[in-house]
Amino acid sequence: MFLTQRNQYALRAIVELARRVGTGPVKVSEIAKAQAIPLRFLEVILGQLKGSGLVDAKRGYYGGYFLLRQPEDITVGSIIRFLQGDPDLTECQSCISKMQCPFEKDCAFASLWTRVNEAVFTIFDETTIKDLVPHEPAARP
Amino acid sequence: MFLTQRNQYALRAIVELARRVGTGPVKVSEIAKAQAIPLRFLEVILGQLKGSGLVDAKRGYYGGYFLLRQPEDITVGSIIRFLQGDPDLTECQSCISKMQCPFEKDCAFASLWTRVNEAVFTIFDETTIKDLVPHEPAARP
DNA sequence: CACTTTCTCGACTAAAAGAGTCGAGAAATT
DNA sequence: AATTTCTCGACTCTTTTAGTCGAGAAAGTG
Repeated sequence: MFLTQRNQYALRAIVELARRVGTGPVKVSEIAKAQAIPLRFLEVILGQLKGSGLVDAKRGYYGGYFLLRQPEDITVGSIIRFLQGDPDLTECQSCISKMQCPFEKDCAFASLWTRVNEAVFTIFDETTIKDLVPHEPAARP
Repeated sequence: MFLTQRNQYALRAIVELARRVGTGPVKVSEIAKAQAIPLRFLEVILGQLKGSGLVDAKRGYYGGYFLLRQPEDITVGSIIRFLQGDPDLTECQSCISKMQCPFEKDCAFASLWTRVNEAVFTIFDETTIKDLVPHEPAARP
């Protein structure tokens, strides 16, 4: 509905890293398995995510990916904003329309799209990765 | 960001019809011109919209499209819901993921997507077509 | 009636976005 | 030296979206 499959994978990968904070670098293959993401595709996605400054990686035998911040300090909003890249300023931001909007300032929809966008990002910005990490049911004794 | 070009065209077409309520059927070509929408594409879109029960058309010399309800009785939400069609129940509704979600009930994202969706449709359902019709600046005497 | 206008219907093409794959190379570790 | 695992760019396949087109059917005109 709102995010591409790819961006959902990115989010899930970060959640998986959050689940394993404290256990050292996590291999791409482990994340892929845990989150049911195609391995080679996930490599690409994690490579991109390094550019966000939220995660980093180490190579070699004990290599893998890890978070650079605490899960509670990473908001969903910041991730999505990074993944979506800078908005292209040559196109109308309130419409989705590429090309110059034929209505400029008088576009009746501008306020609507703006409000929707704000509503969505309010939620995204309030939600941290920690909120998305499943609470393990404490193992029975 | 949220709607395809096509669905924005649909919305704009309906707004255009609302602007002209009371002046009889409006030709596709007029709508296309007023809203800068490719004519043949708009024909397709309006044809689809007839299925919603919100608009109808009449052929021939004085033909054209017209609204079946008052602009204030048509919400943006109802239009978008119609345009998006019935959700495919074979795929996970809270994720966007096609195919069955590998996490079923325990999907940490379900609540997030649901809340975002509700936030968006709350706005869409509160907004009527009347709200989107530009207020003409009263012509100077 | 013939003629014009305008919607109607389905098929069709083209372009863009999205999803996913692959091979070869470079750092860590043993 | 051998193995492991990330890294990088290019590449393919599929799906979605955008937009076009021709022929036909209803409605009005004269």
